[in-house]
Amino acid sequence: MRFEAITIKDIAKALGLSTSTVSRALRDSHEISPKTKEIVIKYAKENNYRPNPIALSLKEKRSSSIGVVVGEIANSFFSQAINGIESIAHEKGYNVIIAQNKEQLEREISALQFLASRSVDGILLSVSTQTSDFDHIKQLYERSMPMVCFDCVVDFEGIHKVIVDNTKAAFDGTEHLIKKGFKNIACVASSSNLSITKERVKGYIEALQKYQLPVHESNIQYINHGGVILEEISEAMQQLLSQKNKPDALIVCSDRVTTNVMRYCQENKIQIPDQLGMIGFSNIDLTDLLTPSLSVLRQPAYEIGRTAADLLIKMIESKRPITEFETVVLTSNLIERNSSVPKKK
Amino acid sequence: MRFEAITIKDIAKALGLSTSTVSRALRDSHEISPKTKEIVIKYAKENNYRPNPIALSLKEKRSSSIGVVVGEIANSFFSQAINGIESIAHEKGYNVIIAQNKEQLEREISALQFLASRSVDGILLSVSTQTSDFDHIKQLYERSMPMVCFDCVVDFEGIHKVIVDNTKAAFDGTEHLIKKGFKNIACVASSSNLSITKERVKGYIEALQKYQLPVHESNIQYINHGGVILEEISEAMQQLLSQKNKPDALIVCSDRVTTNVMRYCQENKIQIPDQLGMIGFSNIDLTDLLTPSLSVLRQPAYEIGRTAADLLIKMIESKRPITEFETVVLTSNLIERNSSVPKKK
DNA sequence: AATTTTTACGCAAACGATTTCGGTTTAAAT
DNA sequence: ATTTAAACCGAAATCGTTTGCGTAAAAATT
Repeated sequence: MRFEAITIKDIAKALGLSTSTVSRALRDSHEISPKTKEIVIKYAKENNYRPNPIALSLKEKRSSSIGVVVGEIANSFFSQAINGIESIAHEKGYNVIIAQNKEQLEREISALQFLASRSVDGILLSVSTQTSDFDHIKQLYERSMPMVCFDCVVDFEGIHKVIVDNTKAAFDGTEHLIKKGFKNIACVASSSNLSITKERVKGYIEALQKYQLPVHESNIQYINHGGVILEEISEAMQQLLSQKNKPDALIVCSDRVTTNVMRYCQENKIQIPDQLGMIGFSNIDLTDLLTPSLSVLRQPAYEIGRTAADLLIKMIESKRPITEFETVVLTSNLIERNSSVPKKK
Repeated sequence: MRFEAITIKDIAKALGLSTSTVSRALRDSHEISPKTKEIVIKYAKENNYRPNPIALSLKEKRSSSIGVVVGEIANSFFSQAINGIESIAHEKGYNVIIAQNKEQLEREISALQFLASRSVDGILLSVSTQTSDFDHIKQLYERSMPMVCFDCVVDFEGIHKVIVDNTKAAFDGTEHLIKKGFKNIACVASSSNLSITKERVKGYIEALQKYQLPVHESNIQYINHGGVILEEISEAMQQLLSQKNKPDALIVCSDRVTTNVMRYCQENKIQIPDQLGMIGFSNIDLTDLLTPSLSVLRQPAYEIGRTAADLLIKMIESKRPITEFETVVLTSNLIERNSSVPKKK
């Protein structure tokens, strides 16, 4: 690849033809004689000729690559989503360039700039938990960079979005706990400025209301700094459990928070599900093995990735400008296990 | 980005200058007067000019991107490694293009071809579990594509490699079990053709020998088809446990196999660690929460990624051809938890 | 005042491929 | 015998940028 890098010029020179003839022969143009074609193709094959994609990109003004911006690659949900993205991209001949925002606004801005300046043909984006101002995204988008948001989406219109029905998922999870006999259900959620947080908390509240259970503000805790630090979780949990009217169950509305809540419970010897019922959003592939096995709301991450990539590539390859914007809503999966089912009753 | 895409030509036309002057002004060349520079830079900034990286790539014959080929992105070890790769790449101004081999030789070949034909500046590769013939890699490499192997490496010389000391890791794990009082330790390993498998089994055997324990071939099981199918695991486990001289402990030498062995034990009500002590290679971030918490040999995936990326970029940017090839060996971490410590003794 | 040097800029080629526009044969049709 | 139409191929422009070389004007030196 590096040194050899045979070009059309080399072929032309070697065969005593012009570059245009060689190019046409390789593209099987009708205005090249079969004989010439044969010679050219044979020579090209023997010398392992491959067209330089960069030269093509320059000419065609497209790079056949798409950028993906996620919080962290090393996060089950995102790596599963990237898996889906890659599968579609691979199918359609695109490559995937990844960038992380590390859940920070500045990193998100620089990641987007980086991708845009690398001339990707489009961008798939899940905004960071710190992002509440969408100017940088709007700017890029208005300069007609094809974009599709997934999971953590922006709150303005006119852009394709792929999400899960967070409200329904949280509703289902809460309803599930109610049906299993829990009466006083608390909720631990992610950053309060995230749309997915708002939606999930909404679903939680709606379920309580449907079953005429009281909604206590003090039963809702927001984890605003990502939940990576165990302390943040401890504080929230202590807040919840120190109430006179202790909750008997918990719905955790964030992937990363869920496992740390589990850690907190284990450290503090809180019996699940007897002392505290539990269901949480999680995409980790090991929750079935926990004791008790964890009931989860699992997002179809792979499918989300595939859908988003598909929409994006359609957008990129569309002849006329897109005027209608889809919001694809996938449903998450309630996997009932032991953490939400009291043993003695 | 798409429509606007202001170029040097546009600036030149607008300002009544030549493209060369504009280019030089923007690169702060000494042969452009301060006045002209100022005008050009001001105009460029106002109109948000960004050099077209594709045009640059064509000219400079480099794309400032590196390719990564791994088995599956949605695998803790690999996503952590990619995280490390991305961190270095980002630092040095490269972007990361990912491709998966899905643990299949053909997919590996096509992934490499794809990346090479996309003219990445270099490739980071962890070969698939199915790969035992390295011709496709050699070919690419001999055409002087800079490459660094990590984790699952090729078995020929003359290429940078970043690995963990698998033999020592397995030795340590086995020794740990021995020291905890286990006498008859079995080993479940990945594909027998993988170098990491061979090394790990070697470490296992060496540890047994050091403590003068007998080595039974029947105590070593190879999982040759990836271990994704639970059946494959069941069969191996049954094979081990149906022996008259049942093993009392197990070292699992593959990330993906470990969790499935745990599943098997849970399903078959095998008490860990009392009936069967256990330690396994794993990079999943939840093994501490299992019951019993799982003792693991954890690979420094993030560091592996960083080291490999660093070596690759040094290789890419090196003026003279590389003649000395490093094999960086990192050490894996033995994390002692409950699965390898018998309760009653 | 004449010469040299410096400064500041433009022209054009190059990177690798495609494609438009012609041009020259040769064959077919009139 | 003349016109027409295929068939085949080449020159040159194009994409956006950099850079070697040339040159005019200005400045510095004699």
